[in-house]
Amino acid sequence: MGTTLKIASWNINSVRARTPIVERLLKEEAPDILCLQETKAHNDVFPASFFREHGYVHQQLNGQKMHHGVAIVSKVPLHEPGAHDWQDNGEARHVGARLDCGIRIENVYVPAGGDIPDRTVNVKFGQKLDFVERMTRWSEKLREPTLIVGDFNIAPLECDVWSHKALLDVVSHTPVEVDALTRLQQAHDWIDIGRTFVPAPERCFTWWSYRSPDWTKNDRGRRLDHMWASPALRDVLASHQVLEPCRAWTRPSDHVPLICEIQV
Amino acid sequence: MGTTLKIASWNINSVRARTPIVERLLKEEAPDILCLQETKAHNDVFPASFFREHGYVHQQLNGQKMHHGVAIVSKVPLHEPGAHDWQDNGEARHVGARLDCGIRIENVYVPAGGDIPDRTVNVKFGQKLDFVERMTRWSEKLREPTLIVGDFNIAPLECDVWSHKALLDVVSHTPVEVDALTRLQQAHDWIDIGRTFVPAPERCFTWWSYRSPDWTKNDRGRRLDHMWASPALRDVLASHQVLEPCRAWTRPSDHVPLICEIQV
DNA sequence: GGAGATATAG
DNA sequence: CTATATCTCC
Repeated sequence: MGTTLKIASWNINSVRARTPIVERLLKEEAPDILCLQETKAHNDVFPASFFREHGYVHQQLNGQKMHHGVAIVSKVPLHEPGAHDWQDNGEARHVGARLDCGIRIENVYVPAGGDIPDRTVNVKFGQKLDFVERMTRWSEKLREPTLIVGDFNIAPLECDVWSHKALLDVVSHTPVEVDALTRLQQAHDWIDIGRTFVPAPERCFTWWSYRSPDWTKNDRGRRLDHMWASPALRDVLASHQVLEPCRAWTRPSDHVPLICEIQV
Repeated sequence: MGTTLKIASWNINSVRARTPIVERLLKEEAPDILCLQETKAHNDVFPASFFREHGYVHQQLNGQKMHHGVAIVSKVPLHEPGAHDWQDNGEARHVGARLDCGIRIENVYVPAGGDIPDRTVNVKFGQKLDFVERMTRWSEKLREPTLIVGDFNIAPLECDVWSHKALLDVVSHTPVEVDALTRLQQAHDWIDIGRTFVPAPERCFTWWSYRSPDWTKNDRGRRLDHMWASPALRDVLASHQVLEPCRAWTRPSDHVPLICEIQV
């Protein structure tokens, strides 16, 4: 008889500023593993004891001072931790670990890519595409059953944004980004868990900008956060949720958590 | 038969950040007039309607963008408002007004004076002494019954600080500052209302630094805030309080309010 | 809109 | 320690 492992992923937009809502998620959902992106905290100031007190005694941190930063906190053991710096630029955008069951969890925060979708005038856009390309190279060589989760900062499908037309030239949904993400997906034949449980063209958003106070009314969301699984894990995928209500919590992140369950 | 006028003075250390405790003071003490120092708010962003809704419809503001800033808010009319810029440097450190009874209220925020008590290496210290000197010149010419209140940033008596010895070389209690303040007091024969009701050497502090979290235990306070009256007002001074408990309120100012009552 | 860093002031 | 302003980033 197998057990169910509950895995959450959340771009928290500063873990220190949001311990109240993190605590609420832990109490209400009690995931076994929580993958955080945009922790904005150097490992020295990461609220390790806060998570420890809630039972998340296993922690893999890859933080930096001001920006980015990722972390895995877990009730179950984490082995063979490793953080890739695919672009060798010192940015803390990945951390991974292996679970007892042999599955690897990879937690990634893809660069946002700046405002202008043109690599010639906006180096950040080029760096984003390069980052995805390097993930693709890494992905091709993967041989282990893997779950990769995080903020990919790309909404690939037309139904992954509130208006495909309006966002065709907006960073996160441009064809060149979507192509790059598609190549990444094909490199390991990754299963898009979200769209397995919420088939296109059904509405599915994970992010709403802070800049529109009436985000609920306009619902100008995007699906920027993802959970992907190795093909070998197809049969153990048990459930998937997008916790949209979290966007309305007090002092929210602009992203909401994703949760999936696997049978191990 | 006369009425009693209740006048409060408080260095609030940002009026916007502290509306909760200001509201609490207004509810618990209901002064007729409240003089604020360190409002840290340009007049455009001063919470005028907040005070208006609590009955303080008469307001004289002298604010600036980031630092300093003073204000008088009152339930009773304020006439002939005037703000002195004694040093002609654009700093908002004074505002005054006349009451119906003819008494003038002068609300002042004396410069803190920096860290080093030496005018040759610390211009701010020189500016502080100069400020008090210019107040002295102004004071000499006063002919009207006046109440001057505010944060004078000087603790004149030995018993006005937790340790006279320890603070002899600390800005706020150095002999040169005390001398300057003494000259200011003599220039109009000002009555120190605080020490009229709490005679020296009784303990009387109005400020405790934020920098010691255990301020209650150490009690390293200083009497930096004052209420002074013209000699002509001697017989109308009815009461005086230092509201020490306010230092323990939620998100406190480092200063506590002073309240006095006069029979008019 | 909201976060962190930095600088400045107390 | 506790504020505000400015800047950068998302």
